[in-house]
Amino acid sequence: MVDEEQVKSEIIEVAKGLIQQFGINKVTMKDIAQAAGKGKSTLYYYFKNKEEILDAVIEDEMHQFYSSSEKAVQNETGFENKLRTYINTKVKTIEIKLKNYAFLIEVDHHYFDFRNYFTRASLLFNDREKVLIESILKCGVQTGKIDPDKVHGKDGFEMAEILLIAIRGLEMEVFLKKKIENIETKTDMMIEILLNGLK
Amino acid sequence: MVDEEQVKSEIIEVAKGLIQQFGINKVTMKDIAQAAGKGKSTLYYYFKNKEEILDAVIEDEMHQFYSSSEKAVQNETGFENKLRTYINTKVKTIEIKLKNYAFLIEVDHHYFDFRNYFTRASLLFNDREKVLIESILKCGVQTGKIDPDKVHGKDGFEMAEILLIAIRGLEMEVFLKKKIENIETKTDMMIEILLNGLK
DNA sequence: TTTCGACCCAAATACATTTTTGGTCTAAAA
DNA sequence: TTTTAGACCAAAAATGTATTTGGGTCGAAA
Repeated sequence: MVDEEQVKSEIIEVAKGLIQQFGINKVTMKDIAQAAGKGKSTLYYYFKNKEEILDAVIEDEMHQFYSSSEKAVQNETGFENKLRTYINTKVKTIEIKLKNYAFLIEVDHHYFDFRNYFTRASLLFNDREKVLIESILKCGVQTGKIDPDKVHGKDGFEMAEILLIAIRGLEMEVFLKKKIENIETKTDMMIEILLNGLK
Repeated sequence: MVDEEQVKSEIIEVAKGLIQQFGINKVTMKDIAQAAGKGKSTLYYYFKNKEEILDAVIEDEMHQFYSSSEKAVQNETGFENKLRTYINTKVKTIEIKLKNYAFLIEVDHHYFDFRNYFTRASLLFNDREKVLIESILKCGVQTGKIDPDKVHGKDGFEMAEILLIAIRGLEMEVFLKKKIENIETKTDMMIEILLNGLK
């Protein structure tokens, strides 16, 4: 009796490594099986099909991506610090991931396209990210740094959504330019506006 | 003797129409020539090659796109109005353009991809858009609505760039979701933050 | 319960052939 | 001189066919 989850995540890791090396549409089920030291059909015991493996890899990557900023924010105290850490961690994580998949993005235009990524990001993780931003805002309200009335706008709308949209713009900037000039000055300026704007 | 610029823009318009109808990689030089009521080689009298025509079409579209918000802003008075008009016009123009090219975007994934568009947009039109935002900010400074010191950040950095980044996020949101819910409430909230944040 | 090799078939690839299309050139019309 | 069209060419794209690859199933065995 083996730990199913253990084996599954092992396969996912192996697949991830291959994808980073060779690009997502070069990797075959045979490749994954061999690299995992298993028979091809064994993979089908753990996963329904190839898509499920690939999805799991992407999901896993994105999970890591988001949880890294979540953790960083939790370890920080104070509204301003949390906000600054949130944005900075995010930018840095994107830069790292871009390096890991640099090959992919250059060569393999088709699969890993931009739209795909951002569509997926906004569909799957918007809510999760909104929760994080809300927790930061909450901290700001508790410490009296920001006005509670401004967190929940009219029509019961969430300020977190607006911040998320603005931050997606920053994300995109990093994505496109790879190395954003004076990123820290820019985040500082953004944070200053937010601090005053939400006061 | 005919007006060269006139003929050129005629050809561009014809090409644009065909592209909107059939998608950019179905349109041939013969198609364009026929639709323009001219011989194929005539096109080469006005343009160096096909790429130049296609580029001209895209340039033209983007020019329209940006000038529509520029005009709208110029016709408005007062910082707050200008800012609101700028964002709203932009969102509306994107929605319209998306409709025109809906077919393209659905079917012709390859060419009109997201990354392409945004890369091009940021390379070619960032400066132009920055100028527009700067003019809005200037108006805000003159009417005492915002603090001059905040327009030019430390290191001689421009606040306009930060706003542009945030607005690109909004653009992307419209792009991806097509119909953004409560867009006006959202822009209002964004503007409110900016008004207070830059005061 | 878990693994594997053999097997199947749809999809991708490779290759040769034909057609289309971008681009040139020359001559004639305006 | 400016502008246009038709014939022409080479390169690219489309087409058709043969071949291989790769996703997915199955039964047997560990």
